[in-house]
Amino acid sequence: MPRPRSAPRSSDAVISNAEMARIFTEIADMLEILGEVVYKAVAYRRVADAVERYPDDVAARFRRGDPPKLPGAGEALTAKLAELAHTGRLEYHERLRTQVPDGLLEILRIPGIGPKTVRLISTELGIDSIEALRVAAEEGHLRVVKGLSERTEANVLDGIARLERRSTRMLIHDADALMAGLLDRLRDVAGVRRIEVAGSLRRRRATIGDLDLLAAVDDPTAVIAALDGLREVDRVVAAGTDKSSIILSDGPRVDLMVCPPEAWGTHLVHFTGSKDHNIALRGMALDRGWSLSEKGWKVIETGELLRDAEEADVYARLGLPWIPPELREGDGEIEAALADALPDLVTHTDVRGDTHTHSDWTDGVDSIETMARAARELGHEYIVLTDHSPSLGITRGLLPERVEEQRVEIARLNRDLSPFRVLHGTELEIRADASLDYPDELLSRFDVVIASIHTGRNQWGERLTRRALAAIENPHVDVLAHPSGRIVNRRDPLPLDWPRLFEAAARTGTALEINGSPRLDLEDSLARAAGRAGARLTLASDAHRTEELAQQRYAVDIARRAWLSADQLLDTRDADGLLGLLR
DNA sequence: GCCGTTTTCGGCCCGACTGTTTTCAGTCG
Repeated sequence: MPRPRSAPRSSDAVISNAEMARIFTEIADMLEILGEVVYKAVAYRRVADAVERYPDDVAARFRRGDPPKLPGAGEALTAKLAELAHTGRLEYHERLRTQVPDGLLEILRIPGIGPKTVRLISTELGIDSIEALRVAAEEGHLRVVKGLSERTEANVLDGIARLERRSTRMLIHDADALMAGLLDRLRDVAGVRRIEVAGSLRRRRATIGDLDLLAAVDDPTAVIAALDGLREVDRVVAAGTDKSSIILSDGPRVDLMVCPPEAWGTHLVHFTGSKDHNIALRGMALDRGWSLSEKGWKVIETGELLRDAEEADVYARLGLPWIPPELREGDGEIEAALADALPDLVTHTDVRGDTHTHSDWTDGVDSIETMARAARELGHEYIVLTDHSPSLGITRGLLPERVEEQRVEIARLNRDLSPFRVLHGTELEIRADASLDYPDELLSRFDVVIASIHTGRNQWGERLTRRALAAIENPHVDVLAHPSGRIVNRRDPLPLDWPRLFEAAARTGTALEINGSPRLDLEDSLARAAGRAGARLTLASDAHRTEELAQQRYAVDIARRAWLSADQLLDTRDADGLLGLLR
């Protein structure tokens, strides 16, 4: 597969964080294939992660002479980042590329094939592409190499098939639904004392690779047999006494780990991750003379094993408070816990309303009343109805006279539904020329105005940022909705100047939305940066039908991953409190 | 390649599972 090498679009073209991270990751892959000491590759990967997560434009910071301090980037790697930032290229990377054929990097992506095997088949058989590897495996040529066998050939062919099937990471919405079904059928299996989600799904990441489950059992055989016997199982990948992995017929891999109830705490910490978080905990353990693993704490001097039945006990041994899974990304949570400075995270029960909903007046499915009654069922005190403005033609946006009719309808509903309230809002299009879709006079008569960019997404340079700023600075605009414009796995975020947007939002009081639909926008790292900058945020479902109102929970998940507390969020206020903040 | 309230050199998290290893390496999470 050819790797996209996007041409610079203009003379001031930047290199994105994602592209810098990709190049560093590729260097790490090549170093491993070349047989370099593994810690070199580890160092490149660590910095790649840090760059990818960094909430500001790393290259721009270098060019401004204000390079960010990235963990794990010492003298050599900082110099390489600087070269990339200034030229968009890296001589070291290009030199490695001449030594490692593209095809070998692709082979490395095949599950079960690591750098050692890539090196082996390359040097012994001259294989340099997935296609050549496939042919060699089919024709039985791999087994002649010492260390490979007929079994390896079958695994290679199977791995290639899986690679071709596996597209992208699953959206958390879909992972939740699959996991709920699994839990339903495993919870009541004989001998299961406790069973819980682990891994990135428990940390509530936006996208999920594998589904991880942990079960505390008296006897592991029954629950492992139950998992292997589920109707959807395509095949069993691994089956041991402590864990089992299956592949569901509709895609994802499920890893089930089992443990004795008395070691539940260390197991749950271990399998919840993240890897970086666990590494930090183990480092702290070593400082105290313990080797920490999922099994427990091994006292290094005596070999004695200490076990913990609860997660809180695990953290307590290190002098830490329990850390919410959403924060366990190795991104400052340990330091905050040590300083007793963990945030008081917003919870799902803090939510009192929903600031972004649609009805059948524009592109929604259900009537305003149906949406309102469904929201009340969910426990909300209000919704803000934000149907579209006219220039977004595809949604049948409302002309001013229809806005007036909708206001009358909402007033009638509010008499019936009281004390529940429908606030009259609009999702206002920010046009390509940065003008807004309704005149100020009309905007002033809405309860809440949320503004967003749907069209003219391909503009270069500063223009997109200026459009977003125009909305933020307008005194009638209360919220910038789905600010980055991304849709997970479908649409990339807009290249906006985030620090300027956050500064303007904080200064003007215009809130930034966290959208719980499959957009998941703002994403967690940007939402965290916005909160740090002093901006307020909202938790929106962007529901176009009643069932989608529940999507707001994913906005809450993002807010928690962004270290936000209830007082930084608008939807945690009652209706009058919300309106008071927007005056 | 990074990094240091024990260290500027010698470490760098830990264990399960798989395959073909007859005592362990590779891969993965």
